[in-house]
Amino acid sequence: MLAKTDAEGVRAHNRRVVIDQLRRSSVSTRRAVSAATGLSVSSASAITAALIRDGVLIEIPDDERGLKRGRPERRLGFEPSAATVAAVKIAVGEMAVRVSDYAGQPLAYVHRTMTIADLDADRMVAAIADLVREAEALVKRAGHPKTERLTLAVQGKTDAEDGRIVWSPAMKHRDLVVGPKLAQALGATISVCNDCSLMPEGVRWRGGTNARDFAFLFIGFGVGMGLRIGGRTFQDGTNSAVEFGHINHVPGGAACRCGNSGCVEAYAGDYAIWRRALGRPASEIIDRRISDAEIHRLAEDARKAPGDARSAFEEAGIAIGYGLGRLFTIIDPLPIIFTGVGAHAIDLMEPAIRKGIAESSIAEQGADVPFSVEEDVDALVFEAATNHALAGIDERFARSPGRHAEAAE
Amino acid sequence: MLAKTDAEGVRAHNRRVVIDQLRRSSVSTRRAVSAATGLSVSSASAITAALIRDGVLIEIPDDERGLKRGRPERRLGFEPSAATVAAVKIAVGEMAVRVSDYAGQPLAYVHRTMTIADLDADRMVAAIADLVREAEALVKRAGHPKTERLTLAVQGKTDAEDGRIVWSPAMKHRDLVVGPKLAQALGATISVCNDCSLMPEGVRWRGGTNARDFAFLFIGFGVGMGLRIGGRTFQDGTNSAVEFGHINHVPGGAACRCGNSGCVEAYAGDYAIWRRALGRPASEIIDRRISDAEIHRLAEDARKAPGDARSAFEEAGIAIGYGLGRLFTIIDPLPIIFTGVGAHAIDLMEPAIRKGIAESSIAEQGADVPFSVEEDVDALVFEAATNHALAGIDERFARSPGRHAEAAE
DNA sequence: CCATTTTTTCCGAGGCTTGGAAAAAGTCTC
DNA sequence: GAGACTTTTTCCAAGCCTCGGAAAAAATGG
Repeated sequence: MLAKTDAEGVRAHNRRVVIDQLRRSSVSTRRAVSAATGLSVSSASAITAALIRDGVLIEIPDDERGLKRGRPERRLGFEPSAATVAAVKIAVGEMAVRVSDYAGQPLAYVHRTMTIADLDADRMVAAIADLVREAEALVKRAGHPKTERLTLAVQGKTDAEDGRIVWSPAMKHRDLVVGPKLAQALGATISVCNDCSLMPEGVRWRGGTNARDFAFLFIGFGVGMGLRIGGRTFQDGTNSAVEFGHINHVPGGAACRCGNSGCVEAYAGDYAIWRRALGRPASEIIDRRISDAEIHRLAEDARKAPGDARSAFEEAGIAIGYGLGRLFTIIDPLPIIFTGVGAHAIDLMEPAIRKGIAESSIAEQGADVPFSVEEDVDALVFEAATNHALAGIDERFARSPGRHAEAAE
Repeated sequence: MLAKTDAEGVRAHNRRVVIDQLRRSSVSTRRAVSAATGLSVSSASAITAALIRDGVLIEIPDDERGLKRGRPERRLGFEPSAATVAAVKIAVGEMAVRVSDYAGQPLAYVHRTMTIADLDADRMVAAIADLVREAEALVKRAGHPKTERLTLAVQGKTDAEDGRIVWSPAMKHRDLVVGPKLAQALGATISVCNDCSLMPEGVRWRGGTNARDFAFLFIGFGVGMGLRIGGRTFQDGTNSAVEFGHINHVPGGAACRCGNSGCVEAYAGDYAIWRRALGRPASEIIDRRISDAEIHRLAEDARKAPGDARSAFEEAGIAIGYGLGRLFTIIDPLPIIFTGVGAHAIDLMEPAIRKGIAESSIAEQGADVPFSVEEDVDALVFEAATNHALAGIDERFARSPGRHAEAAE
């Protein structure tokens, strides 16, 4: 059902447009905003004026005076203290938080190595709240407000609506409902998201990646995917992650850590590559964590000479290729950005991946999609979770009363 | 990039809202429109008045006078002669068109049995144009305008942007660009769509199917899918069809008509069921068209006693189940509506389908999604293509000048 | 010190929605 | 059959928001 709109809707929408534009080019002038958005200069001025009055934007004093003639432009930017957001990342054996101001600048970072596999919902909430409070304590002095939104990025399947971690390879317990309790403990709005699904948000306002459609493909502890289709992050906000690693590759195939068999991950996850390279049986379930160093070493071996190590990467590539080929049968082929430790061995896998796509898609479609690599997956996830939280704040400010209600005070 | 909006945008949007509401409950009053849309009675009245002036809506004389007190309501409906649309369906050995008025009522139907496999782009355009003109001739007397939009539903892969049939099992030639030439020949806007992708449009304004997410799964000559996700038809308007039938099931498996091997269709398409039931080798490529009667007969055999026929349907079910399981690993599980000749044998396949889903998805997720059957697939496709074309007209009317420009004349 | 240039603000006009009043067009009751 | 009552629809002034153009502001150049 379509919803009606009115003058208020127009204002909210155009505030959104202005805020969105400023996110893209973080410092801008009223005139530039007008040009970029299509709004008249008058409107751009009126809207930014209201946003400044609302404490959302500030005028940034121009440090280096330009040599230009004419009235000097007043540069606009986000008021850093307008809100505080937190990005929490939970992975096997570790938990970390990055607290950022409304301009997106990191204010504090706290990382903790800890056993999280045994935590139940209550202790998980306590641990996260503790971590966030520690980071907030570092921020307090700078006069920033309390954290208003927190985005939790976890491996595994999540349910955004309930704030639930359905299952995660990092935890023994299932169906951990952490959202509501964490919200109460911290007085913040909580989003529980799959880390890979979130990745496209990491480049949301980044100038470079302007492609409307692309996918992040994470290869590491597991194999995950984040999709951007039609300029929006796919299924963001629903309970669904694109569980690329668990698309079935071969019926009744190698043992996967998820309990099933034949998943892509059971061939392309770090443990699967390790298992194959060491000649272990495909039915063996690998419980231990494979370090990045071990994978790097296997990759070196594979580059030196043919053998089990090289075969391991090739078979991983085939599995990924078939997964992509199957995906490309459902959605149009799109560029792939590899990340995670496996991305560093992309040279070993690329031919097999392209071969796998060619064999499993219609008329070899998608076998020639561009590949690229995003090196720092940790930074990407923090960036993504932060952007996700900031987007929520932006939306609140876009809808907030503005000039009229202000005048009524 | 978000686009700004203004008063004109508000008007267009609210016109859209009103038109959309009327599509849902095809006869309504100004008051009912107001209640359903959230617009004030004044606005609903003003907007409908403008739409009546623009020739989009009409007041329908109330035949049976209600027994109610008060000023009698004036019922609103679409002006049938506001526009004419055509839905063309091309399948193996046949071509049919249904011309409808703006209220969605069919005005003419022309069906032709003909060889289309050999047609090149020019002859295809000529054949379609001829068919549509024949149907238009039947309509002319009734005083309806020329066909303004035409939606072409074909089996196979299409490219909506170029108006191209990339490939179709019904045709020998590839890359038939028919859109532009057909547009010129008929003076209409042409959309070239995959028939299955279009299916969810068939229930677009149907009250019953209010589920935001569901999938049509066609089993017949081929195996195809139409997805509705988040209340919108998936990838409608791009060149992508959800080629469910060509998701790889088993690497190096049975021969598929698409030239690849191991596709779902190579197990679940009518020719694959026939091939397996008759004990033919899986590598044999079946060129002939299997009639619905033959499939019905095989289904009867399968119901009577175990044997090749029963195994054929079971193996088809497994392939479909694995395809769905793989799909449900990428998107959330959703209800499935089966259609096509295979839907009549759903009783033979359902257990295998659910087993296949359970084996190929994480934690058996989606193995319990509701199944249902849509009997008349032809009617569904015509309805879908008609609705698709009507939606285009609706959009034009929503954007059209309205009262102000009208006054300027 | 004044002309020029560029950015920003101010102001009236126009369009759209809204709530309330008025009009319209029936049924019901006496 | 006339007036009361009820319900739908239309009319109107008010409020917002955007827009275009004029005016103001704040610098540089000569």
